[in-house]
Amino acid sequence: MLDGVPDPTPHPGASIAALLVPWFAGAARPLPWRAADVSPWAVLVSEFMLQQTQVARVLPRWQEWIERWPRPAELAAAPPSEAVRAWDRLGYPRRALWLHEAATEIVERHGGVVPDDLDALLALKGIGPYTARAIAAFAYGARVPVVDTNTRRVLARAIEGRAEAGPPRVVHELAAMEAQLPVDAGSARIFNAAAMELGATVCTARSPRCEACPLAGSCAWRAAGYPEYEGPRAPRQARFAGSDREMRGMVMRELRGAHGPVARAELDALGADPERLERALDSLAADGLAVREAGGYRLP
DNA sequence: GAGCCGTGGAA
DNA sequence: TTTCCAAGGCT
Repeated sequence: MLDGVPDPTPHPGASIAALLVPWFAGAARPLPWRAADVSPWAVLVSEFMLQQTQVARVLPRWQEWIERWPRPAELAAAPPSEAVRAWDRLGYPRRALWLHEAATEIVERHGGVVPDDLDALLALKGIGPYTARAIAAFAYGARVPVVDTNTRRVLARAIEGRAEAGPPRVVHELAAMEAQLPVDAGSARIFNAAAMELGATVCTARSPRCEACPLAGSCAWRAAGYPEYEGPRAPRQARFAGSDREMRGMVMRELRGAHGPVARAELDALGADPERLERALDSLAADGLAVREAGGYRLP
């Protein structure tokens, strides 16, 4: 642009942190794990629960968990079965087992303190690239890019002008977020949270509320006239009704509700196809979520 | 690296 | 009703 000549057009690809950080101050939902006095452990628990699970469903379970197990050592001292029960119906119950295992590893290898180092976090069970970065950034204030499904969509739209992010390109997306990240660590932390918040509440997958978006004036997707997504799509998930996943869920509900072993006859009484039940029990046993014993099946 | 892993809300 | 999607990670 020429000196002194204001650019009247939108700015595709323009820096978005300067817009998102102030927006977040007024628009952020008051989520309890964002409070200033929340421990890194409490942040870690929230991140496990939030994997593929909506905020509204996590809120009550998170409150219970941190009151009951306020530090890693307390969860590690409890039997895994209690973690699985307290997980209730959050889904993907392996996460409860992994969280219990991570707590044990934190006690044994890190003196009961959640590590602040990316590699140490990645070495913990159930912690992958997203969660490790989220804990480093949100619990410890590290200046690292955090990229989740919301951030991927925001970057794809605002910067690349595409409707959807498409298949993950981890290296590219981390670099893109890094390029937008404010130099100051405190602002970087807010920006990471703000990008996720925008994707969750405004720049949503289905019906984006562009009229309420702080990036509307500089959004590349909007400037291009909202072109439809052309790239490859993820394969559709298998139908849930009648699936092994559904069967696993039914079995886990029975095991959580019982306080001793559940007899095989009670599981048969669920009325499922015997082969389907057998596959579910085998896979649950392989995952460590169900233990076979003489009286039937129980939680670990 | 593709397939798999729960549950519930919204369109 | 069906389908999509949700603060991913493991094998």
